[in-house]
Amino acid sequence: MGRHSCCYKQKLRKGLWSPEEDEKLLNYITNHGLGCWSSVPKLAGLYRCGKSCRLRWINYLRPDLKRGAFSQQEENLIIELHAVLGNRWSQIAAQLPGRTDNEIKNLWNSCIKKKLRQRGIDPNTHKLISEVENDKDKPPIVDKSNHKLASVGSNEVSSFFDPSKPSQTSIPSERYNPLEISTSSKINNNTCKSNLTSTTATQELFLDSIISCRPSDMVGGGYFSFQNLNYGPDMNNTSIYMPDLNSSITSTMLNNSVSTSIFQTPIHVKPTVTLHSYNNFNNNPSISSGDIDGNSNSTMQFQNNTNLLVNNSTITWGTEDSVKADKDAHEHLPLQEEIKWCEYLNTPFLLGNTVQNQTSQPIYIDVVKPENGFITEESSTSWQQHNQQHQQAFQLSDIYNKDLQRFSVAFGQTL
DNA sequence: AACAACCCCAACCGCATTAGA
DNA sequence: ATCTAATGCGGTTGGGGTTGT
Repeated sequence: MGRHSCCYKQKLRKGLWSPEEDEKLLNYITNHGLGCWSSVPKLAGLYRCGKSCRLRWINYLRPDLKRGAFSQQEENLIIELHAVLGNRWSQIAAQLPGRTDNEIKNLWNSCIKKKLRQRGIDPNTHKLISEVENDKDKPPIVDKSNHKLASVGSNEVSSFFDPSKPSQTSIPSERYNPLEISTSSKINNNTCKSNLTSTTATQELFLDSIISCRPSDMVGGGYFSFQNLNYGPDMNNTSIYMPDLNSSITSTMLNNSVSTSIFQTPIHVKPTVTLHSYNNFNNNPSISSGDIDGNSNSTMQFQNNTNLLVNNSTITWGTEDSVKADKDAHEHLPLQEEIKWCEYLNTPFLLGNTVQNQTSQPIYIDVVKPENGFITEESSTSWQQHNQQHQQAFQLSDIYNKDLQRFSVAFGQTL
C-alpha cells in the first residue's frame, strides 16, 4: 500500500485554490479530459499534487455540480440514506445528482445532526435518544461471526456488522416526522421507477430505500419492514405480498434487484412472488410463494444462472434443482464470499413501465401513522424483540452472500 | 471597536482498495 | 504471487466568515 508519492514532494502548493489555478485545471481537463491524475499537475502547469487536483475537480470544478443550498427533499433523502448506508458519503452522494460526498458530509456534520438532535433523534443510531440511553444500560449482543460477512472498502465498515454500532440498527423511518415534504425518495431517475398511486407511494418509497442496502444492513431493517407490513384493505394498490409473515426473507432477497423489481412492479400487474427464504431461527432454506391476493402457489424460483424469465405476471427464476443445489451449497459454503454490494444498489432494474412519477409525499409521515396500518407502536416493539433474534440468526449464517451472487445477474426482460 | 466563540466548508491526511508491472 | 503506484473514501483540520458579548 504505497502512499501517493506526491505527498512527499516538496514545493507543492497547499491550501485554498486560486482562481488562476482553477482556470488552469479547468482548461486542462476541458481540453484533455479526465485521465491520470498524477500527471495532471505537471501537464496543467500546477504546483499541486494529483490528489489535490482530483479533489478540486470533483468537489468544485466539475460542470455537473449543483450549486446552492440543499433542498428539503435532499436533506430528507440524505437522512433516509444515512439510516441505511451509514457514513458512506460517496454512496449517498451517488443518489443525489450534482452533490458531492464532501458536501453531504459537511451538511450532515454541521446541520442535519443538529436538526435530528433537536427532534430527539440520535443521528448515529437514528433511534430516539431516550432509547439509545436505555440501550447503553443493556449489554451488547456480541457475535463474532459478524465480522466474517463482508469486506468493503471503508475504514469503519465493521460498524455494519457490529450490533453495538449505529449502522446496523433498525431502519429508522418510523422514528421521524418528516422534516418537510419530499418529492421523491430517490432523486436518481435510474433507481426510482414507480407508477404507484399517491396513496401507496410513500410505502413504496420507504421500501425502496430499505432494499437499497446490503445484506448486513438488512439484518435489522429489512426484516423489520416486511414483518410489519400491512398495506391496508386495498391490496390492489400494493405491489408486494408476503405470503407468510412468519417466515423471514433472506436479507439478500430484500437487497437486490429482484426485490426492487417486485416493488417497482406496476400496480396493475399482480406479481406472483416466491420467496426463497430461510426459516427464522434455524437457517433452513424454504420456499414460500403467493400472489397478491393471497393465493398460495409457487411461481418464482431462483437459479444460479442468469436470466430472469417473465411469463405474464409470473416470474420464474431458476429451477427446483438449482434451489436444492443452493441449499446444499449453503450447507457447505465457505464463510466468506465477498460481494460488492454497491453494484446491486446502483443497478437500475427497469420493468416494463419505466415512467417515474415524482410523487409528492413525505418520506416518513405515513409510516408512523397507525391508521395507515403500516407501522404501529405495537408492531414496532414486537419487531424489536423479534429483530434481535433475527439478527443473531442472520449473523450466524453466511447465506446471503451466496444469495447475492445468485442475484447478480443482468436483467434484460421486462414485464 | 475589539475580542471570543461558534459555524461552515474547502482541503488535507491517512488508510484501504485497485490496477498493473 | 508480490510489490508499488494510483485512486477512492471517510475522518479531521483549519481558515475565514458570522454572531454574540
